[in-house]
Amino acid sequence: MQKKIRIKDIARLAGVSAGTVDRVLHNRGNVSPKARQAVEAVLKEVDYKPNIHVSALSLKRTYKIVITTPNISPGEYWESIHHGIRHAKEAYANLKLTIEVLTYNQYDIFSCMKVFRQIAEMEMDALIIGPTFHNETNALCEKMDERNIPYIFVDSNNEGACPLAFFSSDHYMCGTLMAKLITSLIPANSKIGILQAVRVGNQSANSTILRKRGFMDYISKQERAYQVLRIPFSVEEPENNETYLSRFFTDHHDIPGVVVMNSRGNYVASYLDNNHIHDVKMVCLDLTAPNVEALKKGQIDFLIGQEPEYQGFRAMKTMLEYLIFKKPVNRENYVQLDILTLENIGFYKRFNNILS
Amino acid sequence: MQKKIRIKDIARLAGVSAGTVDRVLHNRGNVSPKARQAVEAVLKEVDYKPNIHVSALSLKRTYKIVITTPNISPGEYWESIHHGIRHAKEAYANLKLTIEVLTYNQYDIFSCMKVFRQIAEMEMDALIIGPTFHNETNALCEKMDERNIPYIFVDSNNEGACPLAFFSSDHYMCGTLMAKLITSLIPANSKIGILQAVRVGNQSANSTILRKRGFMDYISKQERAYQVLRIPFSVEEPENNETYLSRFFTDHHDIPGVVVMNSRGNYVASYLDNNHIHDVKMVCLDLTAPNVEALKKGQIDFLIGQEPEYQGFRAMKTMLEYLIFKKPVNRENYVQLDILTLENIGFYKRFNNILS
DNA sequence: TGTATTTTTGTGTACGTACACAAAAATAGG
DNA sequence: CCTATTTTTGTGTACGTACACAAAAATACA
Repeated sequence: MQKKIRIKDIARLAGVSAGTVDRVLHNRGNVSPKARQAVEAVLKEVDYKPNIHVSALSLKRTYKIVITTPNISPGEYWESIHHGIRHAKEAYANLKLTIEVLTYNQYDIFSCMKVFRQIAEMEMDALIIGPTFHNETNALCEKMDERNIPYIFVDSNNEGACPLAFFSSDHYMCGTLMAKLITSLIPANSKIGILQAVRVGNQSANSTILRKRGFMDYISKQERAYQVLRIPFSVEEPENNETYLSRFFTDHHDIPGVVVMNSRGNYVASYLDNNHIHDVKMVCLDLTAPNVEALKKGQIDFLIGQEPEYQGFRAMKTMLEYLIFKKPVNRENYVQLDILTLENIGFYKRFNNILS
Repeated sequence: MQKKIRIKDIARLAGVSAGTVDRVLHNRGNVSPKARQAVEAVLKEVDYKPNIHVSALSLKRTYKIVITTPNISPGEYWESIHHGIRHAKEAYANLKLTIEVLTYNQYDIFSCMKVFRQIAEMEMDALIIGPTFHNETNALCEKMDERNIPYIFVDSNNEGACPLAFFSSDHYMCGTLMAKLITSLIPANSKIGILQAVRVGNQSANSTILRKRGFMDYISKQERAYQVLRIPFSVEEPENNETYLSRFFTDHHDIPGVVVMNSRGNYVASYLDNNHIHDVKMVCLDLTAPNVEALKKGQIDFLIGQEPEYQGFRAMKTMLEYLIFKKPVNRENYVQLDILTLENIGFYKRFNNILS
């Protein structure tokens, strides 16, 4: 096992000084063709990997990164993403790094437009976006493209934009997986209730629609015929949901399984529990605090996790390494779809472990 | 947000030099009570976190760590653990670190004894053990205790030893989870085939036995009565297995589900496939290459993953941070039990991502 | 050819920590 | 009180990288 190669070693091998190697590595110019060639020849031979922690240590300039996502509520999905972002920042503690967070109301397109307009004018080195409204996001991205500011998506990709990368679960496959799980829990040829929030003013393809498509495609490919029934639900006007659910479960008192395609599964679980409706199998989404509680109580049977902390962590880490070390970036990054049950939920605290 | 506090800052606040702070931090002695008190007072006030990458950079001494596990085969469980260990080493690239790997035949107690005797005499700073034979492992650990050499277990804890820590899945809960999954796939009150390798010469509790117990406890708590049938199988004498399996599935041609409690699930899957026996649901263990292949082909329905890379990674990382930075250690560390299906297996390449 | 200007190159310092070594202070022994 | 010894303290250097600045070489122009 050979020793790690340093800038000084490259300099010696190329017959130049460390300063020249540094100039070649960072494309700072002011290098004679001869010297550049000599250094590049050595670089081709050896596997030089800069020590990124030392780099960060000696880095003089400061970076500013802006984060914009839907508003954050404690214990919910978007908080986990921000958690991951903060952890990545801590992993590069040496860096002089400023982070500015601007959130918007994901159910109010005007709130989003206002925040995005503000961001479009801000000074920054990079942007991380949790997209919700398709067109508004693309409008912001266009402005960033003009200004040559790199951006990365978390949670979903936004078709039409040119991000440096995105970190997201495969929403279509998520729907397929939910279909597989619910059909393994309920009798053949039975009814399935499906809850899928539709966002007002956002007609375009979003994660929920992709999930639904994955779900329906799986169901239709099965030999057994299931009857999929939509459960009315509104995130914007929660006061109506009690009525919606009550009406649905009265009409379909024999329904054996329910799938919730957004993170509000706990809402249905509580309704069923409060009304002493048991024996309804549930497959839900996201490890929000109330969902995890419902899983632990046995109200939810399978919960799908989308690694939000990890998404945030990787997005930030990727952005930093791109900005500072010009590290090449993978554009498409799909995270795990974790299947959680009462039995294995207790061991899922990965993020607390990784970076503590 | 306040700036990061450095040794120099502590020195200034305590009215001493950086050298004295260093001596207090590392317990190097030669500090007057007055100076020690002053420094400790400041340390109590501020939240000093040493920059571990810089520490490693300026560390003079070299460390030697010995690893012992069962032999490594490509694409199998123990290779993944070693993979994780190597990645942790790379994360501390600054460190002058020597690793020596000594493996033994996990089906041959004499091989284990021989290797462990050798290890007992070796010079080292720390030891990482993948235990198989209970008593032999404890004998080695006693010697390590005498010599004051810290050791960490991966894969399982070994009752009776005093490790610095262990990284393992909860084998009992793993069995419970497998029971939950197989019963969700097969009709009520049916037969279940269970394959569980018993290791010759190792009568004591090991992971497989714990899994079996978790499995049986879950089954017996169910309202539905399942008939659990043991499938004969021998890892040591694989030439007999064809006969064993053939006899079993002839006797029980109507069996709807099989659970494999070791990592050889693919063996049964292949047997069933070769003999055109379909409609047998399978729940198996470990993301070995052949198991993953069988899952992707649809021969296995659920595969349980035990995060072997992560176990190895964390064991090594924990040991290094303990040795060098005296970082306090959590003794009990249970990893995730990942549930894999055809649908979500494609996204499980976490380790490649984390540290690339 | 000589001087001014530009380009190229090498050297030195900072970052935060560990540790060696020298300097200073405290203590012991006569 | 003086010297020898021990204890305590401060200073300087190394680690690998980024970058500022000075030195050297090359080029331009009269």
